Parts: sequence; structure tokens; C-alpha cells
Amino acid sequence: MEAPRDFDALKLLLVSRRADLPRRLQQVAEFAVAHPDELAFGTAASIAELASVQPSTLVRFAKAVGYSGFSDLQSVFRHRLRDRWPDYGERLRTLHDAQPAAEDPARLMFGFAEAASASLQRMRQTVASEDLDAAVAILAGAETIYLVGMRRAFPVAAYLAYALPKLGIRSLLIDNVAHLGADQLAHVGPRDALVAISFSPYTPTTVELAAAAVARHAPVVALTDSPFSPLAELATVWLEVIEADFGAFRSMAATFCLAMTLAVAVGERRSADGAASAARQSTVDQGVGTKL
Amino acid sequence: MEAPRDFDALKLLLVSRRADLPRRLQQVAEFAVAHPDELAFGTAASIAELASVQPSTLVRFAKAVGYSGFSDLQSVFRHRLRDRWPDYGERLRTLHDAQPAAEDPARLMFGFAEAASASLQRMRQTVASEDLDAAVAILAGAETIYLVGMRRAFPVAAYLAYALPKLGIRSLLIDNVAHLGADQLAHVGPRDALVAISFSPYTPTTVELAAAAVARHAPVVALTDSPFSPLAELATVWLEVIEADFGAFRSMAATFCLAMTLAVAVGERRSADGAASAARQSTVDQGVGTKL
DNA sequence: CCATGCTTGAAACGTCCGTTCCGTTGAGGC
DNA sequence: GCCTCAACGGAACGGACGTTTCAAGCATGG
Repeated sequence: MEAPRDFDALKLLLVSRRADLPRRLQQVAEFAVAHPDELAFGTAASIAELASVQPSTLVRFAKAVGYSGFSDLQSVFRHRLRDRWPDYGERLRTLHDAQPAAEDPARLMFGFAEAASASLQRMRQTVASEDLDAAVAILAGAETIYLVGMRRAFPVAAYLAYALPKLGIRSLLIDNVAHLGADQLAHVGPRDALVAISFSPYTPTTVELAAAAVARHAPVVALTDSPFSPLAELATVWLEVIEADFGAFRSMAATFCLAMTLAVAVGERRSADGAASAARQSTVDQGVGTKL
Repeated sequence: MEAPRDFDALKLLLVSRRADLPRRLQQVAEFAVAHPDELAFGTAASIAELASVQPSTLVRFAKAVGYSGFSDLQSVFRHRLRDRWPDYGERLRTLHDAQPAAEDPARLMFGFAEAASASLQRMRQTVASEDLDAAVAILAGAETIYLVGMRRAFPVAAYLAYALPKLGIRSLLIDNVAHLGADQLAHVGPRDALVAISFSPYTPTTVELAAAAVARHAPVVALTDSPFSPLAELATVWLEVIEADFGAFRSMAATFCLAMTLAVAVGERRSADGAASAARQSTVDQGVGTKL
């Protein structure tokens, strides 16, 4: 039968033949492609559990694809790991040696990745955990969390609008559709909170909306990039995120990271505060279900 | 006892303590340093034969160096292979295993930062520059770039909707407001292109909209997380981004990075193609003005 | 509605693995 | 030359592994 001897060929085969496979075998195929490292190191039992199938299904799968058994299949994944060493360094070197003309998309990608990593690194050192705690405290106490971010900051606000409800937290994205921003924010009050996100050059709308919230005595948590940001003086608590840039483009990695942190921390704080509700599972420890 | 947890430390230990060791144990030490891959994958019996010792000697060796047994020693060699991008996998795991009460926001932030870094690192290795080139070519040739991303993927699409116009590229965000997605996409054609972004579990709307674009003969560039993604079979070109997760939360760093790369690369390609227009300054090299 | 064939879950099987135990070997001290 | 003790080889053990088997589940076609 077929039985490809290297990982890439196997991957191709799985993709092309996936439709013909039974349900559980598809499940294995997907897991194998998504977690090749597990296949290399795990035992049949451990892999089966991670993929939510029976060990016997793994053997069936291996045979269906043409191998003599699970062990035979596994050897392909092991060889992949052995042979993959010189990869990354090699690529970097050729990229460096290439023309400095940033024409090459791969080169751009490396640059942006570099910038993102630098941003993350910096954030770890600069964000004070007291500020973080203060921000979490405010948001955990809020009835509704209003979210404002325009232009470049909008994706961050949009992400929070996606994540917070998943954590059982009431939130409202001020997207300013049809210029209705002020109206969307009309009912904010002292028992709510506003998350405002803006970076230089600060979108006036964001600042105005934050000011409006302050006027209505709502606490404001700001994510911004400088102590001189207009948001910094308005905000009850503000967190400084400085993103590195590559050429004219700033990373967003650190900001997103902070946003995720805030969301999850608030979720955990609430379930800790609010709930003597049985032994509640911690959000970060929950299983392999849908990721947020 | 001592028992170093990573390969480099073990190597150092072996070199320094080799003289003190009994003859057969020296033999094992030399073999281990010379053939680490064998140690990672082989069985005690197979390794023993290659090193010309008894299996029991391997166990003795492991205990002499401070491990609880051969298996314990072997895990060090396995982790070495697994962490081709050394730190992250392991560090993430230990962060996970640390007290599940990840109550501390700072701890959460570190976890998310690790996940983001791991995602970026992984992306550098897995995204093929040919695919990237192909995607850029398609988008550079498009009259209008339509952008689709729902739920978790929406922030990415929203970011592109912000960045592309700044680069002089006509784009249209299909945000599906009022369920008008299909209508927003109504005029897409062969001369346009669609960027579709979706991750497991794939939002049906995104897949449907991509299918609609294909039906109208528009090329589709997909950002997704598996060859088995419904977007992968629909797309003209698809790019695989696998994000690491921390607990139930997936990073978005790599996806954003790719999105930025696509945007800028398309911008550059266009100005290179379209313009004998004087010595035009490259986008990434431009000065310290407003960052995108 | 039943018969058929494939898929699936669970348990049983036999093998090979890592480990332990014990007898033998060889070198150094008295 | 004998005693002591660490080093070593080899066999035996218990456990975990991959594999096989079998019966139940399920949809399909007659």
C-alpha cells in the first residue's frame, strides 16, 4: 500500500483522503496534523486521550493509511523531529544574506515578528502589577464594561467585546456606527466602567467619549502609550503599552496580550468573589474545548 | 540531588564529572553526548546495545547523575528535541502547572506573553514563503480586497480594513452588520479578491461568504489553522497560522503579524509594479511619522 | 422491516519495556 | 593470601504498551 515515509507526504495524503475516512479516523487525522509533536513522543494511550478516541482507533487509523501499525506510523513523526533541526537557523541566515530590499514578504514577516516579540518583552518589564491589579479591581466591580477604541485601537476593543461575554461579563462595544458613539454611551454610570484604548495620534472621539464617561462618574481604565496621553489624565487607572515598530508599522501584540489578561483576570476575580458556587473550575485550566 | 532538567546543563555536568565515573558509566556518558537523538527515541535495550553496555548500566548511570531512573533521564533528551524553539513550550507548561490559582493578573500576563511569543516563533518556521508570495500576488492584483472574519477573527479583519486604505489599497470590510454580509459581498468578481480568516470552530458565515466569493470567481486568500479547515479547500491560497494557547485562550499575535505582512507586502508590490513613479520611498523605510 | 456491512468502544492478550535483584568479578588494603 | 567493597553482567519481575478481538451501534439498501 502507500504509507508515506516522511511527514510532508503524509500530511498531503491526509488532506486529500480525509473525506473518505470514517468520522473517528478523520478526528485522528486532524489531531495528527495539528499536534505532530505529540504523535512523536506520546504513547498510544496518551495520544488517544488527547485526541478523544480509543487507542485501538489509532491503530486502525495507521492501518487505514497504509502503515503496519501504530508504531510504524509513529516512526514517521519521530524522524520528522530528528531531521528538522537545521531549519530555523538556516532560514534566518538566507534571509539576512538576501537583498536588504524588503521586497521579500518573508523578510517582512520576520521583521514584524521581531517587533512583536520585542513589544511583548518590553511589556513584561514595564507593566506594573499594582496598576494591573487596580484595573482588574475596577473592572471586576463594574456592572457593564463599555469598550472604546477607534481606528488602530478598534481591533482590541472588538476583541474584548468578543471575549468578555464569553466569560459571563456584560460588555458593550462603542463602535460609533452612524456616529452614535455618544448615544451608545449615554447610560454609563458610576457602577459601570469604561475601557478606553488609544495611541498617538490620539483619536479625538475616543478622548471625548472617555471624558463623557468621567463626567458621568464612571471609572475609566485606559490602555495607552504615554504618560502624556490625554487618556492618562482622564483615566482612573492607565496602563502603558509601548509597541515596537518595524518600519512604519507598529505591532499590536502587547496590547492584545494586555487585553486578554484583563479579560481573564476580571473573569477569575468575579468567580472568586461572587461564588461560593461550588468548586468552580479556573478559567485558564479548563480543558481542550473551544479556545477564546 | 542535582539532576539537570535541560540538555545543556546535563552536558556540562557530564563533562565535568566524567573522570569520577566508573568505566562503563563513562562509556554511557560519552555515548549520550555524542548521540543525543538516540537517547531521545531509543529504548533502553536498543541504546544499551549501541553503547555496548547492559540495560541495567543505563539505569545505574541515570541514578548516578541524579535522576530517578532511565525514563527520567530520557525525558530530558526528548524535551531537547521538542523545543526546537527552546524555551517556550516548556515554560508555558510550567506556568500552567504552577498553582492553578492563576489569580495573579501579572502571572496571567506572563502566560499570555509566552503564548504569543511561542506563536510567533512557530509561525516563522511554518509559513512557507512561496505561499506568502502567492497570496501577495493575488492581493496585489485585486481591484478591491474584501475582508471577512467573524467572532474571534473579526479583529484581524478590522485591522486590515484600517491598514489597507492607509496604504492606498481599496478594501471593504464585510462586517455582516444587520446580517447584510451577502449583500456587502454582492459585487465581488474575478478582478477582486477576498481575504477570509477563520479558526476552529469555523464560523459557518465566514465559510459561506468565502464560498459565495468563489462562486463569483473571485480568488480567495485564507488565514486559517489547519489543512482541514473548510476555508483551506475553498481558498486559492491559504496560510496556516497555529496559535499557542494559555489555558482556554489563544494568542492572536501570529495572525496579526501575518495580516500586517500581507498588507505591507501588497502595498510594496503595487508601488513596485505600478510605479516607475520616480524613486519612490519604500513603505517600511519611511520616517517617524504616524505609525499604522 | 429486516439484512448487511462498516464503524466504533471496550476488554483481553501477549510482548517488550524499564527496573530490580543477586551472583560474580576484580582491584586495593591489611 | 584473604578480606572488603565497588562495579558489573545477567536473569527475573511487574507493569505498561501496542495490538487484536469481539460485540454493540448505526446507517444503507433491498
